[in-house]
Amino acid sequence: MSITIRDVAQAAGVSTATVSRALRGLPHVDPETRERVRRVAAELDYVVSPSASRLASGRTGTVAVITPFIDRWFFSTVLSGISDVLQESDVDLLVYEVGDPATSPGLPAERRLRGRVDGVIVVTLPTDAPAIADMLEIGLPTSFIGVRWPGVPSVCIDDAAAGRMATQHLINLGHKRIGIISGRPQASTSQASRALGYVTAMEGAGLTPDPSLEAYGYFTVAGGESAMTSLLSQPNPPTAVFVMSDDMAFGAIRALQRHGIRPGTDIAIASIDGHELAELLDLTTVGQPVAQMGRMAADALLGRMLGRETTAPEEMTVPTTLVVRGSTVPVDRAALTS
Amino acid sequence: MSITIRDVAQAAGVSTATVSRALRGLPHVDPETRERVRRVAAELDYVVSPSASRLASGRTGTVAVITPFIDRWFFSTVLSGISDVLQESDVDLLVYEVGDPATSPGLPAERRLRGRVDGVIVVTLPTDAPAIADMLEIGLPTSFIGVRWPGVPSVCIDDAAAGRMATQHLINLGHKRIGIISGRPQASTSQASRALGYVTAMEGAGLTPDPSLEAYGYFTVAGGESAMTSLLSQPNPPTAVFVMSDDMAFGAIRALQRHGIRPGTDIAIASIDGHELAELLDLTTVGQPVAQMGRMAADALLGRMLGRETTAPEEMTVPTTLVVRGSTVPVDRAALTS
DNA sequence: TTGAAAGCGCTAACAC
DNA sequence: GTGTTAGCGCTTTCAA
Repeated sequence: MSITIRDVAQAAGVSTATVSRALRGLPHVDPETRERVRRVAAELDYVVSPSASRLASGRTGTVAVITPFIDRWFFSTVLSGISDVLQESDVDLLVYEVGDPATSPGLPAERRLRGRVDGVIVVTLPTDAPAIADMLEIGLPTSFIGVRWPGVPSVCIDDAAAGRMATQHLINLGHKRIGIISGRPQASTSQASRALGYVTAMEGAGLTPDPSLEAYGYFTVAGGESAMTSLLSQPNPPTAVFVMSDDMAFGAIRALQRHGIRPGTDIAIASIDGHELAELLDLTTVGQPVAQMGRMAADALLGRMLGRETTAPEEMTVPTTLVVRGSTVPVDRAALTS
Repeated sequence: MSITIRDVAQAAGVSTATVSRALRGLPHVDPETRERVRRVAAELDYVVSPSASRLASGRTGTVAVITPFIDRWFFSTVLSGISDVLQESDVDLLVYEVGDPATSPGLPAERRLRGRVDGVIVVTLPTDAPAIADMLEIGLPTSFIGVRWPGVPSVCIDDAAAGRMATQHLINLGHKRIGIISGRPQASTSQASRALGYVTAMEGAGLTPDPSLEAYGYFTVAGGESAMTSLLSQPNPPTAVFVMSDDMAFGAIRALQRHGIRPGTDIAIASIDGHELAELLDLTTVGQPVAQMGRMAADALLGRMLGRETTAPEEMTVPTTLVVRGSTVPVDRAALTS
């Protein structure tokens, strides 16, 4: 039915082995033969059967990305970075969207991965996910984004530093009652580190974090909005809030708007992410190079897969940058304007 | 090395054929035998080799999504919807990010798809893409989102109606000088329809679209910003603008802010999309059910793949809804406030 | 209901 | 440099 390597071999007057070698660019093929095989293959519009090739070689030329979400800025941006790199190397990208690990069953059974891909990239799942261990057990080359795991290459930002940077910025502006909007009570390591950065900065300035000034936004816009709303209902609301993600900060800003409170002028907001639309909303944020993180993880994985990378697994840390915008203005100036 | 169907067969005291039948739930297997095979397979932690299964059966259990971008709201939302449906049916999702069709080479050669997937979903590529025809030629079940193609199931909004709705809304508000921010000069069908809707609404109200009030935003925030900026530099700028996408509208709003012009109050903006953050930016927009469009396309494709769907290829049209927000206020009220 | 056996189309030793 | 050949692990007739 469809045209196979045998047809090409026959038409070119060589064996299938030679066709295979010629087409894959392997050495030990007469240049002339190679050329002829190529021409014949093109004429016949021959395409290797991936299934057959995989079965025979044991390689799939495919990488799976396991991510909680596809349709959120951070994740889609990471995915896009990964896609860039894989495409260059002609590796296929399989996406498994596993949902919020806090509420969903979790990773696709490692059984699903076995034999299907040559490598896996895992994007920010909570370290405690037992499924991660399962997955690593099948011995597939793996690379993490946003999570550290012994023996596995990973790319992260310095979450503690990012949290500290944002909080310190608020402190430098003169704020003392600084609230915090976290993700969820049951923290991931990344979230815990951001919280630690907040505490460190506060204590370094001689300030004591007020537990009543912490709220949870579950990393969503809606969550950030209700978190901010609850902070505003405190008897003594904060004058500034460190928010762990831009999406939640967007929600927080909306809450402020709804209450007729001007972000920056009345209550300062600083967060982490560097979301595309942060500039639009005039949000001060600690930017992370998200697409690049995806690219780096993919590069590291390809290295592992191809057996280059003679070095030990790397824990890569990418730099973050504080981008100051209108959501944080000095209290003095705020006082003047208000 | 890894455990195969033969190991299971041996351990269960049956042939490999029976194991295959039993495990796949095929009929003509004694319930007792099936149970035994299942138990043994589980004990041995057996997983079928996808490559072998594919080679033997000719089915891949995989669907490819071809999309210009992953990291933009519309596309990641569509992807997520698709992923939902595929996951339910245990079908793998392969993603090909092909880049802006206007500037990039285009579709992955159909050669890349052949034998690799059982079906393809194509997301909003310009109809003229010659590669589309190539792709269809290999006879893979296909389903389109945002594009119509004869004989292929597709899910679209009524672009003309959406453009008309947004423009009519501006007209109803009392605007007469209504500008338009389009995608690009070389229009896709979808873009052309939106433009048609704009023109129809204008003419229906006895207004003549002013060519100097059209600008191109290339469907990006930055593009929308510069398009709006150029409209503002007109000797006689518009009092309202119909923008073809929310992203561009965001940029337009930023341009207004930069010029000290209040969206809604000074210049009205209405667009199409229903972006997650439109509410935040108080943007009036004609919402489309994006995730659902992805789900519908995936459903239609699965139907085709499984050979159900006895009906003719369907052209599905999903409804849009105008969501009125602060970026469009009646001119009277605008006059009062300004 | 079950088994035997012939492939699916390719890769990779190994021999020449 | 090229050909021969033995699988890769499964599915699927066809018989039994």
